[in-house]
Amino acid sequence: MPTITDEVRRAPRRDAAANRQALLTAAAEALGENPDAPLEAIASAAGLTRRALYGHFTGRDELVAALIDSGATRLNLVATQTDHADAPTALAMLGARLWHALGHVRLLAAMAVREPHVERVAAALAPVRERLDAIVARGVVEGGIRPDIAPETLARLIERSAIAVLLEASVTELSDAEGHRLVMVSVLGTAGLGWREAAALIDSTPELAMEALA
Amino acid sequence: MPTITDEVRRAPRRDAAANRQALLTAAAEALGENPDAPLEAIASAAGLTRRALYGHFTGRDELVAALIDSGATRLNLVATQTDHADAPTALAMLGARLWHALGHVRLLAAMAVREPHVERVAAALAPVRERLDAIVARGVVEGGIRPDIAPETLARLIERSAIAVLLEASVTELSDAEGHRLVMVSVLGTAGLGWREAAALIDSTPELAMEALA
DNA sequence: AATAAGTTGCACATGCGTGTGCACGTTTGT
DNA sequence: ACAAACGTGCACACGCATGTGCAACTTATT
Repeated sequence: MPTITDEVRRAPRRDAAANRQALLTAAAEALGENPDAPLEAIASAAGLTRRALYGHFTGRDELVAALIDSGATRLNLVATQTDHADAPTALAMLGARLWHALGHVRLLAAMAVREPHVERVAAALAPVRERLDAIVARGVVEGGIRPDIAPETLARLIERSAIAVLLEASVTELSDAEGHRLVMVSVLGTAGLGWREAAALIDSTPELAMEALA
Repeated sequence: MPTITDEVRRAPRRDAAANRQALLTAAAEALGENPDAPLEAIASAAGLTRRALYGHFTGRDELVAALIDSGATRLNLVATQTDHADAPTALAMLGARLWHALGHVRLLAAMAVREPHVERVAAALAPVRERLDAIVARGVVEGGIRPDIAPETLARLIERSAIAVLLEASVTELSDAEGHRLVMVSVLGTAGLGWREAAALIDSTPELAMEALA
């Protein structure tokens, strides 16, 4: 009993959804490495033809947009679910959880440099940025984070330092554990903590252990 | 009296060299913002036609190559002329002097992400990297730089943290003085110094003053 | 003033990715 | 088994940047 329209329609095929998903996955992978990857490459990586891709998306723009939005949604979720009374700890925690969403970060970072999408990525990632800004601002007031750099600028630098580690991980093969610690340590360094302080903080805070942030 | 060949040739026109230089300058500017800037844009920014560009360079590749090489030469010069007995100081000094070559860094950083040129940039910049690696390695042994990260990895992260500041400067308008200090402070943070240590080091080292590194 | 160097403006070929149309298979739901 | 949903393979048009060829023109050099 069709309810949507008065036209008699049949339920869509199950494999269509699966193929759409395959396209999204393949696209995330391909565009993460090369933001200009041709649709041909994406489609064939998903086991389909370029022509078939147009059955799921109206074109490149829609595909990319979907990818950006879903990736950003994921990261925003991670960010808004992350917090801690101590600002530096919150910062490290945020970095660590982002490490475990490496794939998404890579994609977003790649698209954030391509002219047609800069704006969209920035907009979609606003929540993460707000979280970060809030943590930094709080940390500066409370004294856990360096006050010698304008908070907004510092937030951007911390952001970039986290991304630096995540991208460096694509070159130097880093284990999960190594990456986990490296992001925290690096972010804290940019936030103004000396390396001993950072290490002490991490080692004395069980919430920052990898097991706690799977 | 022609000496080069037995063909009778005339000296090339003076303005040709000037135009070539104008092309290089315009290209550096344009490609620094957008590595894919069409030759048309570059040529017209230099007050010439795209067609005329081919009178100076065999094509895009040669132009880009010339640009990369000259930029890298400049940065390598800066790097090799920079040193200091104290490793952290040397690091800050290197960062600061790179700040004052912002234009070149921007160009190189932009090209370093474009597939056809990654390799060339990396090769051309080898001297800077060696310098940086050496400073970091020394600093780790002597104790001025954090030993909790593999030296090679740390060097790459410091590199990226410096570039982060330089790029951030393109967004947030930073004065010369602000940028100068921000790079140093940021680099030292990544190197493991706490923000108070970094500030103390900078303020107590006259060689790091902006006037000393014009 | 004569001449070569340099520039312009146009035309044209080439390559590459995108987007679309259409006929013909293949798979799935009912 | 039948029809709709989906995929394939091909063709074609379009846009955009690169690279060349060539005649006509301008500018510097001698």
